[in-house]
Amino acid sequence: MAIKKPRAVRRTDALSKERIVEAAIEILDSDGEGALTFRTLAAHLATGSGAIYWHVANKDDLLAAATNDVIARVMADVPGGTRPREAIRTLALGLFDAIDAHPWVGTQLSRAPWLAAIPQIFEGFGSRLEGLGVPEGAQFDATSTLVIHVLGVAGQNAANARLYAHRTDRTAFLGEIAQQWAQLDPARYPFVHRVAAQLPEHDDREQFLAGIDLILGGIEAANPAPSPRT
Amino acid sequence: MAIKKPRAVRRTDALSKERIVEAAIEILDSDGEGALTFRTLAAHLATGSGAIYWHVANKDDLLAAATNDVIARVMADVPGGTRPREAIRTLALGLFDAIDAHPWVGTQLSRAPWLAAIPQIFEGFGSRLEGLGVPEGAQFDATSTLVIHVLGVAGQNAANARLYAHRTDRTAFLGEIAQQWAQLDPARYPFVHRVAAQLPEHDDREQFLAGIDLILGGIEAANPAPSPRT
DNA sequence: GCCATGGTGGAACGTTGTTCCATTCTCATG
DNA sequence: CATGAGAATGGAACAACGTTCCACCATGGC
Repeated sequence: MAIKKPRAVRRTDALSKERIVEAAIEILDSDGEGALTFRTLAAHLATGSGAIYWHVANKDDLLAAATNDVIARVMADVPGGTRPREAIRTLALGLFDAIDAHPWVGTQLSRAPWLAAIPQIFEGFGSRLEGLGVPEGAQFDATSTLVIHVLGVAGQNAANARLYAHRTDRTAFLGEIAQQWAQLDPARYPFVHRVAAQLPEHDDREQFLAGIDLILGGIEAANPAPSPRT
Repeated sequence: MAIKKPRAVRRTDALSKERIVEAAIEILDSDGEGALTFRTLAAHLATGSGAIYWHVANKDDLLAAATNDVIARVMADVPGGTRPREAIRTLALGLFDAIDAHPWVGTQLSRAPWLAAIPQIFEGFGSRLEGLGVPEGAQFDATSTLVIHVLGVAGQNAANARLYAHRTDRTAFLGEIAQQWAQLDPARYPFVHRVAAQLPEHDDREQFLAGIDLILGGIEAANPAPSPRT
């Protein structure tokens, strides 16, 4: 004879994919990617895991939705009217800052390549390349190189964030790495030795932008702009 | 009263970190990253998981060792004597091919930034930059851009491999993506529409190399080589 | 008033990384 | 040769996770 289980009162505020994604983003932002489980999420929403699965196919689906959310906000916020080269740099920095603020987005972007967020990023860079005078045949490679740079930095940033999640001091952390690099055989790793000293004090954001500028320089060098008077 | 458990005969061939890593690489290569668990590994080595933990700290440690193994082989195999620009392209292609052959290496590289493999890659690119006439102050940024490109493509490739692990036809798979892209609003995604057609037939390896060339072009444009006669 | 259907919550399952521990082997030392 | 300490082994057990399952509830159309 089954005992009637006392049921918790039904929630008044309806569950929805939006609310679930929102809660997931909160958890990811405040407690890190490791903290998001269907149990913590259910607790946060005061429900059970089964209810969540009614709105969301699985964890990948949830993470994809959360990532798209963040990226879509960035793409909407980036001002578009400026000159093409500036627009590309602004877009790149906007993406960097968003990923820096939400490291888990970096993990997602470098894990799920055909996310709905990707064409948005592609469009953002690619459409502005025309203004730089890049011929159509060269646009695909140029755009993909820019996108790869963003995704590459995103992945590395997220991995870093995972590593010094508990530490307070970023410089000290990089100092430890630099020390490891400095202990490698100087005969075989002369360059690494020279660079190790710059490691603790270098600025990820500036280095990211320097990369974007190098790529833009390469694009312009490969596709010399048509002179304005021809 | 504890029953004496009949013990399996002790292995004759000694376990060691090298043998464990070797077995892990075999599993990763033949059955994919998802197939490597401590249980499959133990079965493959005809032992228990506890024995493996005697030689290996945890799964991250194991994966790091396996990744370093593969990368060290690549770095050793790349011929070094050629002219700097060619040497950089050769090194980049060597890395690409290795990651293409072992997609799990891509996953690792984009997840664990301060892996022992990274300084090797840094050294490989950085040391050859000198020959291109890049001044010392610009070498860090230039090298990091090249490394990021490799790691970025590595991550995306690994993610792709994860996706069409079961499928046979790569072109058909990319065709599906292209179709999704083609269904986006043409007014908002004009560039993506144009590029979607090139997606199914494009060659990842060539596009990767095109990116390397763009970056190299940018490096050279930013640091004009000293004329041989001055 | 009823009942089909959309939605909920929590127990239960299978798999994973990791820990624990009783056991066995090796080998330096008496 | 005997012995004891430490290295090494193998498998049971644990906790946590993603996911599935199912008994239950609310509500709106008949």
